[in-house]
Amino acid sequence: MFVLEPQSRVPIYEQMKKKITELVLLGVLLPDEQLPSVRSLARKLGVNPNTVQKAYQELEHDGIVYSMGGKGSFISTGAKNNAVICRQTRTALAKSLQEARLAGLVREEAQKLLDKTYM
Amino acid sequence: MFVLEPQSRVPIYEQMKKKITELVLLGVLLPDEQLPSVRSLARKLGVNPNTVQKAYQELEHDGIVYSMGGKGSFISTGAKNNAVICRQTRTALAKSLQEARLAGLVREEAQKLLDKTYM
DNA sequence: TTACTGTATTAAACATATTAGTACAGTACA
DNA sequence: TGTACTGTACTAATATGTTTAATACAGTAA
Repeated sequence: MFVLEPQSRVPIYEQMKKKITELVLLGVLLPDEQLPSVRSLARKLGVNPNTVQKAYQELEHDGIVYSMGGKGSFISTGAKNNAVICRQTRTALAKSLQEARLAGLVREEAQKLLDKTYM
Repeated sequence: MFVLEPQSRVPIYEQMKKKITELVLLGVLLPDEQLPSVRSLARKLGVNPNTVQKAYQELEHDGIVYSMGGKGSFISTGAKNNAVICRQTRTALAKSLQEARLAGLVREEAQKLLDKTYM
């Protein structure tokens, strides 16, 4: 499904949240599609079930995932056009642009990066 | 000089590195200007001297600061056009653009943010 | 000499993430 | 009904990294 970086400074559950979100945005995971169970994904990734549960719960809080006790966890209907994600990435981009400008990146360079991204 | 967020998840010494770097980029701290001593800054910010020392040492490693035993710590000559900072911010911007596009941000919106940044 | 400066080191305290183990209730299916 | 799944909850132990605390040493400057 995806790979983790255990030695990274970002927590495992955060990495999982990000990976799953990316799979949703890429259209790999579709609405109402069932995710691996907490225990099976934990076994597969070699982590503790509690860690997976934490990731799933936070994703549920963000509206990316919904869980049904006894049945499983699934991708939310509007996950791909999620308001939280949109706001977060937009804010992050604005901040990144500000920092880049502050660091001396000229407009032409920034424009080049944008063009390259949307080519 | 600047304010810290003790409850933040990013370490204090990382916050200090970022703040000092920003002051350099803004031209508030100039080349060869002396920084507060490890002990005085620690007292002022209410943190441990070791924490300040760690920040200074990493800034020295990145070429933003140079230290002279017994004299003090100072801003490096080429700190404002630092290669490390330039590379880091450029990479961060590229990544941020990719994520924003993946999250569904259309080119026009990204362009607006860029224009707003460089207006 | 005195009072600064940076640097180094060790140990303790603290916060957080992660693991381990257990338990309970709901669902699906034979 | 029984079995094996599912999510959820909880406590305790462990690991890791940050921060603090307390020293110590050497160089600088008045």
